[in-house]
Amino acid sequence: MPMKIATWNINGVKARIDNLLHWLEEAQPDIACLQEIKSVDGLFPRGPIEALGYYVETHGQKGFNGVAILSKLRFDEVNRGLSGDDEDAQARFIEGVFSTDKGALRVVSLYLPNGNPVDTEKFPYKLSWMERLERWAQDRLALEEPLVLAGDYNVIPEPEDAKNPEAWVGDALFRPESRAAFRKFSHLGFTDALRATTQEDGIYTFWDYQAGAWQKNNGIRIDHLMLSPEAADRLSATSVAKHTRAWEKPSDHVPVIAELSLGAA
DNA sequence: ATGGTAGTAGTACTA
Repeated sequence: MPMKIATWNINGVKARIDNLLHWLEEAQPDIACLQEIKSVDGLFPRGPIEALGYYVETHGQKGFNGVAILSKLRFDEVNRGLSGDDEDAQARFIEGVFSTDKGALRVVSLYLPNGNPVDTEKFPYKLSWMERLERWAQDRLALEEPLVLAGDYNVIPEPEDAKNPEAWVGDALFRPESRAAFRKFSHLGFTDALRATTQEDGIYTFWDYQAGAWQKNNGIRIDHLMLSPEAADRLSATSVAKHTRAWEKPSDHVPVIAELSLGAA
């Protein structure tokens, strides 16, 4: 049975716990990467998630940001925080290492900075964070292991990844600098899991709460699973759990799932 | 339509 690895920006784990539990039972991901948990580690509602058979590792902070990895596989190793800037206190990165029947598997849950407004320090912070991630990823590629960089990248890679691309011109999610930085992962050898399995347009992972964006299908694709060559070799399928956006009290993002031909150790 | 909606934590902030 393939291993299901998912990413979902849940926009507040406390407000979303019922939806999260429902989706875990329904989708049965082996590893689920969460972003925007908006919780400190001590207040993360781990009990009901552990009751479903998941190990839980979090990297949270008060009020906003925060990432987590839920896994049916035991964690061999956990690393919190992205290297390259000791002054950066924002909780946006957690890495888990697991044992599979094919050896080590590394999975990162990342929440890339939004970067708006672009005329503030937020935009250079986004670009420098992307450079740090690229340096980190380049180091990891030398291991020649299956590695999945899963998360909310806050980048619309191509015009085809937005219902109304013209509305995003100038936005930090669609600025040429952001898109170029995202392309560097492809140049390094990473594969966009969704694009590797479909050329279909109109696949989105985020619809704003405002202005009836969901009802108008005014979405964008900004949640991505980027696969190292060793992970891409084993990619068998991807899917987007679009139906969760229509649930009561939805996140503004939906889960994206990649299936890899890997088994438990 | 320089608004609109939502989460966290308890009044701005982030997106």
